[in-house]
Amino acid sequence: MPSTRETLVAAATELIDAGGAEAVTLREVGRRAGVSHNAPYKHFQHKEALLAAVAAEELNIYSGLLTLASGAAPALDEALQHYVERALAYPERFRLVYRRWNTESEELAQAAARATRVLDTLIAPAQQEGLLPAGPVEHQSDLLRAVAHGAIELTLTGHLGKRGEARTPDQLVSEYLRLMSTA
Amino acid sequence: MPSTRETLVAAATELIDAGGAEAVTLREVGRRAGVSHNAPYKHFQHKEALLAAVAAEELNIYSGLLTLASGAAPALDEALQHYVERALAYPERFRLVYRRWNTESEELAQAAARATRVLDTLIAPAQQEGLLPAGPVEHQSDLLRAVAHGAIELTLTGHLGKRGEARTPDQLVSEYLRLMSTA
DNA sequence: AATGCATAGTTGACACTGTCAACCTAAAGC
DNA sequence: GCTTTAGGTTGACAGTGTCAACTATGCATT
Repeated sequence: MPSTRETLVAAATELIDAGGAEAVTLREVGRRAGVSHNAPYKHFQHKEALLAAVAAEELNIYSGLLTLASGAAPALDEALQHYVERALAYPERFRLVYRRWNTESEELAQAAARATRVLDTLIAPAQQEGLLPAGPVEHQSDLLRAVAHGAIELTLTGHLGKRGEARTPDQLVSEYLRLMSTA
Repeated sequence: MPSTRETLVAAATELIDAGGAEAVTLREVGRRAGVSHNAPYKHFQHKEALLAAVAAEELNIYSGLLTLASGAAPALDEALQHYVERALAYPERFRLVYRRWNTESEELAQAAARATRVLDTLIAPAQQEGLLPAGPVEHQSDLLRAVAHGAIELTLTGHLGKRGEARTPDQLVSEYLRLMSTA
């Protein structure tokens, strides 16, 4: 039997998937969890804190996807494909994760730090193989994140491919890696 | 003397700059424009339409910045720097522009098409000079937009540079161009 | 000149929201 | 056995987007 807190998070996640974070109302969350409209306040300081819990959960899934493939060496492109795939499968969660968070949630901060760390560890092996240019890991990591994030975000918001055939985020990431590779 | 419509757009823009699109309330917009809380409905079908007007205006400024530098050939990096600069100067407008727009605003659609077109025309000359790889213009254009957008968005949301010294979006764009250049 | 009509404005209401305060209850700790 | 506290409740409050109804002003057509 899940705790009430877990039920609340699950209900919020459902609502997010269905209609985005804006569609989440504490009253509906309570309703779906079978509690009153004010019960969420016994588990979360405010609405943002509930959303942060959902975001942290999703962010940890991202980390999991990136570590999963990290046994072999050519794991970078594979890992990124998994990441992009997940983002497209749950677009509203993705947008939630990369919100600007004013609320300082320890849970969320740790999840973000972990994801960054995991991605960073994929960079050096890729450089060794000539898949990425040499240089500071942080530089390659940031560039990679920018490309992937931009491609996903522009796609999700409908700002890419207004010009006929739309390229998908994973195609863009692949092309980026191909252009960067010297191997 | 500005029309009431213009005054409403100006008031909305102020509110956006101050606290983001979420901080815009039709009542406050009306108050600042010196009209009643329902007057905006005489000029815009709903709140989103008002926001779309602000977004279209900003998007046209982007187009202007990109065309401004387009006399000379090495204009691409310069144009992008101007774009990034503008985005950082008015971050909330940037985030508004790249929202997911359900509302089909003709004004906004045209502004977006124009901006895309303008950027596209900068690509071919850059390829000629070896600043960008050869290949379809749309591919290079989309990649470039992804990098710039991702870098800006991640910076504005605070998801970049949690790891010590933060790289700025214009540094990332410069580095991207440097790595892509064969000249 | 009189009439009709669209435009731009008003006020008032409605359902819904996040949040606060007060109250209740059962279990755990001393 | 008493007290504290975690988890739940109900009720209120101000603020929101939006709808409906009403009003006034200017313009065009007869």
